[in-house]
Amino acid sequence: MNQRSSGYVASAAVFQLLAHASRLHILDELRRRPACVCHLQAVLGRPQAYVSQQLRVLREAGVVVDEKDGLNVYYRIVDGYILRLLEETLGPAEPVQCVAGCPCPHCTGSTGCCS
Amino acid sequence: MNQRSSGYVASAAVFQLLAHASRLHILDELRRRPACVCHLQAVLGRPQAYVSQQLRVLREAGVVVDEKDGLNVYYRIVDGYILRLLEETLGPAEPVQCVAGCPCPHCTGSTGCCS
DNA sequence: ATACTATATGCAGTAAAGTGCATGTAGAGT
DNA sequence: ACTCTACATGCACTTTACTGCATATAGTAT
Repeated sequence: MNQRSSGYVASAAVFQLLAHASRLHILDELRRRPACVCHLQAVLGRPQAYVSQQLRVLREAGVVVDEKDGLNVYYRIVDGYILRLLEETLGPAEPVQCVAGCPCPHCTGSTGCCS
Repeated sequence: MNQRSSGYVASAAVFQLLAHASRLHILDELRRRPACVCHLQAVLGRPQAYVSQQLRVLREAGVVVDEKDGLNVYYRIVDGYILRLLEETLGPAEPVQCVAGCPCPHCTGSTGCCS
C-alpha cells in the first residue's frame, strides 16, 4: 500500500456517488438552482421516498446540504469538486425552468421562475 | 424520460468504471505510460487473474486497448475524457518509475525506464 | 512436440448497492 | 387537538458488482 492507495479509495467513493443515473439527474437539477424534494420528485418522475433516499446518500457524503423553509426542504450542492465533474461530464448547466405538475413554490409561479 | 435521461445512464456507466480503487490505480499507472499485465500486477500487489479481470472491464468499456508484443500484452488508455477525469481527481500523472520485483521489460532495465 | 511464460476466461460464493413499500416525523393551518 | 402536507426512515427483497480460484489459450523457446 503506497501513499496514494487511500486516495484511490476516497476517489472511488466519490465516483460511486456519481455512478447512478438518478443521483446524476438530481445533481444536474440542483446545480441549476437549489430545489425542494417535491420539485426533484416531479423532475425525476419517481416516488418521493426514492428521491429522499438518494438525497440522503448525497447528504451523508457531504455533497449536498438541506435547508428547511416552512414545510419544504431545499437541497443545494456544496461541493465545488463535484460541480467541476458535472461540468466535465454533462456540460454546462441548463437554464432554470419550471416543471409542469410540480407543486413547489418555484414552479407554481409565486416566486416566479417562469418567464 | 427527457432527452437528457440517456445521458445520465451513459455518464453513470463511466463513473461506475472509475468507482473502484483497483481500476483507478490501474488507470493512474497507465496514464504514466502503457504497461503490460505483469507490471500492473506488481504495482497493485494483486493476483494476475484479478488484474486481467479489471482490465477486461476497462477494455470492454473502450477505455483502454491492448497491444501484443511477444508474450506481453501492453495496455494503454485511449479515452481522453477519462484522462481529464483522472487529472481532475488525482492531479497530474506522476513520472515514470521502475517497480522492484516487476519482471517486465520496462522494469528490468533492458529498455531502460530507470535513470 | 514439449515445456514454459504471460495473459485470459469461466464460474461460484460473497458482499454491496439499488429498489419498493410501509410507516414515522415535523411543521402549518384550522 | 386534529389534519394535511412535505419529507425522512427502516426494512425486506432483488439485483449487481467484487473477489478468488481453477483452468484455458497463445506465443516463445528448446
